[in-house]
Amino acid sequence: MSSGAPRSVWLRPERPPRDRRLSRARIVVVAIESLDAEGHEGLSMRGVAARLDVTAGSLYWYVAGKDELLELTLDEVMGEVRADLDEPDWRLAVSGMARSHREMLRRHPWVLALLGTQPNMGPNALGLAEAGLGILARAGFAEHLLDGALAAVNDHVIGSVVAEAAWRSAVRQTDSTIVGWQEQAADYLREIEQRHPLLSRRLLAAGSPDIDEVSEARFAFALDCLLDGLATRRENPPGERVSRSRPVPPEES
Amino acid sequence: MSSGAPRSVWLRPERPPRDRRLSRARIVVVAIESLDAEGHEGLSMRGVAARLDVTAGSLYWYVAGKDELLELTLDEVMGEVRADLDEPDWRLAVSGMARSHREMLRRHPWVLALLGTQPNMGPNALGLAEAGLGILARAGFAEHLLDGALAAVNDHVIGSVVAEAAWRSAVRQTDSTIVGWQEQAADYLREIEQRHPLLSRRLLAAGSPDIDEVSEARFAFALDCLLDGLATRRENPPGERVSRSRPVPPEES
DNA sequence: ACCTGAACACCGTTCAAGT
DNA sequence: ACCTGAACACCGTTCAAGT
Repeated sequence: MSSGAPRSVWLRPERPPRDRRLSRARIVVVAIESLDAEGHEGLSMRGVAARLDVTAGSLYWYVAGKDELLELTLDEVMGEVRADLDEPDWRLAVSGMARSHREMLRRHPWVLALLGTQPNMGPNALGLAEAGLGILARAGFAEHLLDGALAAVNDHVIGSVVAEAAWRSAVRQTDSTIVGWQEQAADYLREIEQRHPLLSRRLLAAGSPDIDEVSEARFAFALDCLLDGLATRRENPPGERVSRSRPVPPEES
Repeated sequence: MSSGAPRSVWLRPERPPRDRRLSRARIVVVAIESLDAEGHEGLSMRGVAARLDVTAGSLYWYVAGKDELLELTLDEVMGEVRADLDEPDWRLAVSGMARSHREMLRRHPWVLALLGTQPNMGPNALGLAEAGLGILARAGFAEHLLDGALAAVNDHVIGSVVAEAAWRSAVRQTDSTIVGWQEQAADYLREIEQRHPLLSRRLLAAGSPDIDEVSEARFAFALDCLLDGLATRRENPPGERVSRSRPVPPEES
């Protein structure tokens, strides 16, 4: 009776469901968690694999490579952007979409480094584009202006968040290095004051520059300018009662 | 006479100037060459060193690390942007600066991946900001609107080039993979056509989409909208004869 | 079908050692 | 002062081998 007797089932740990250890969806979720936590430079296939208790090679069964994984994460976060097609006030509808887009980019700053590099034709990106075009069509823009108007709004969102992120990383860097470099920093600031009077005057006028606040104000200011410019290019009379009128279907060309 | 006699000086190759093999400036120039040729992912310290006939460790005598090198390249290309402070028509002055900025980014697409990540407080960046503020001040904008107006223009430039680069990399990818995937691509396009009517209608309307042309048109359209919106927020009367009037000095607050 | 483990070629960075 | 050469820890990716 030394051995051989089948041990009780309950003592033998159930082995993991076998099929469900990994999936493309789980990999993407974990990759986004890692990107949010460690930034764009901090993402590694090995790191993602470790978070999933798996070796790096396994990921390549579900994903062609790191670039494809990044492409998937990009479209995944694009799915977080909301657009309200039922908002009757077209300026509210457009700026609502823009704000949601901006907030997504601020939640996931690593997306900025991907935007110019990675192609972006995933289902969520296409859906968002369709929604944006729909809002503008209902707003009364001519068909041939739809893409241009949407691009104008999207470009402003992206550009503004890029500027905000750059500013943030600039102060992060100066704050960390300024300790031992007070002398050099002082010289640098003196030089700026002399050779860049307007710039330094604006910097001083800002007082305690709360990045969140200033960025928000700039975003709203430029968006208002842009929407004013777009409004004059609509086909519908600007005096119309938007909230009462029925939605205007886009004309067939 | 086997040996020992001092060989002629002329046979002994002059050893390299000893001090001048490397310099921060040379490293930056070579790094930009490499970035232009191989893109952002293609840059490596070892590669830059090899182009300079030097081992990788040598670079660290002149530069703290890869991040600092990228920061230097960023400001270097910022020096390529022109701004004409003497242009009397403020819209021409602003759009001229914006166009020069845009062309720089199109020449060096790798900058886009840096913009949100790397801080940007180099002398060229500061000088350009000062010039932009100067143009807007002469244009008659109130002091407290200067940064917002400049940011609005810059953000549009950056956002538009990001979108253009993303589009370009999307077609590059589809063109290379579409060969064996005609079936899948067809399915995907059919799906788009059904679920994204506006989008597919706009894609078809574009016909042969020359990216250069469309991007240029979109850039100009949005810039015009933005400048219209900014124009109504100037303090000077819009009916003024800009080309004849003397420049208006910015008011002291 | 799915995952491991080891290997390959390549990184950024450090640092003693040379000149 | 400036550069080398070797080392360290870390990558993305591949692939035979296991189950």
